[in-house]
Amino acid sequence: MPLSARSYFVQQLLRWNRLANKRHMPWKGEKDVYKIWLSEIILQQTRVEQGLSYYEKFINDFPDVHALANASDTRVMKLWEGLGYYSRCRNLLQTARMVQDIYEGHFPKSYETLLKLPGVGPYTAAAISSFAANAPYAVVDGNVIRVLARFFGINRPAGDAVGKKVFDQLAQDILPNGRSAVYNQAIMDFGATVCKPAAPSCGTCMLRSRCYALNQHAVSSLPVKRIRPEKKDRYLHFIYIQYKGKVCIVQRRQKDIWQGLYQLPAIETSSKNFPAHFRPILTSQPKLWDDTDYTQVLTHQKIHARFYRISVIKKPEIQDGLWINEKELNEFPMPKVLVHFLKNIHK
DNA sequence: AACTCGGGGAA
DNA sequence: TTCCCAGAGTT
Repeated sequence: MPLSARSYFVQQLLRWNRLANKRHMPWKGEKDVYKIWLSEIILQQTRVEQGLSYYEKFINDFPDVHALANASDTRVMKLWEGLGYYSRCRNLLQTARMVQDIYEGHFPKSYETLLKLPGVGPYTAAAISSFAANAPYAVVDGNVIRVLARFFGINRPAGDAVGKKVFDQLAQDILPNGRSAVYNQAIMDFGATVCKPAAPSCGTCMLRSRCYALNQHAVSSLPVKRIRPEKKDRYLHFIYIQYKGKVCIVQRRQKDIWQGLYQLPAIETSSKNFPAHFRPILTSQPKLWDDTDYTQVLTHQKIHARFYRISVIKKPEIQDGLWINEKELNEFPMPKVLVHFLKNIHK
């Protein structure tokens, strides 16, 4: 009886993993659920190379869930600064405190329990439960979608509900019995190092003989990509307000980008024009700091930032304003664009 | 179902 | 520039 495509896929993938997978990462083979969870949260929508140093910092500063749960919001957010998607960090802290209070410090390992934790969705619950307990749940991340779409010829976007179900079902169907931990790791390593988004190594791929995309010349068209909404331009004007050697910062609380981070007081305009006034923050007019236009491109927005300065004799009333010493500025977590600005002016 | 949430590296 | 990354939460 001929080997089915699915059996061939799993067999060859595991063979590749055994013979040719050279990828090693500090959390690979880790059995401490806390550390597995930490690595998975950090790596959501984040490249391994980018998350690596953050993982090391977190493990070093917070070696167990208690250390993390008892740390201050600002300290944890400061450590997360620059990694982006800050709701991950807020949920990280919330989960650590939940685990300490509700589970007495014992991190859950079961898929269903993990799913209830804030910041843990289907992918992360499958990853943690399989890595920590070899539970039979297939991970479906960007790597898996790409590998399955190409090898099996899934000509359907994974973004919508139907597509998601198709990929979930297929991934779960082919998950080899009793080897979910090794297999889940293997398919993601394979996607990251062989079946890459651009310029995959098809020439030497151990699955090439039965790969749909390679044989149908569809490698570059699979997986089917979703259309991205247009980026919106936003114009932010930050003011460096000095009063008696102190400077004012505010925390972003609104439901918007960078929630929870700190920044210099700012006003937003709808065009790149110089704002007519800086009310309600200031009644007098600050001066432009320099001609530098700091831009930062996010997934859905393009941020245009300008910086202004003013030194005041009378302390202005600024909503939720924190007046701190200039040397303390680097103790507060801030958006990257402000970190860049502050680094520039202090040298 | 569609939108929103960062930042960086590579093509 | 554009794409995509060990996705999840909200509307």
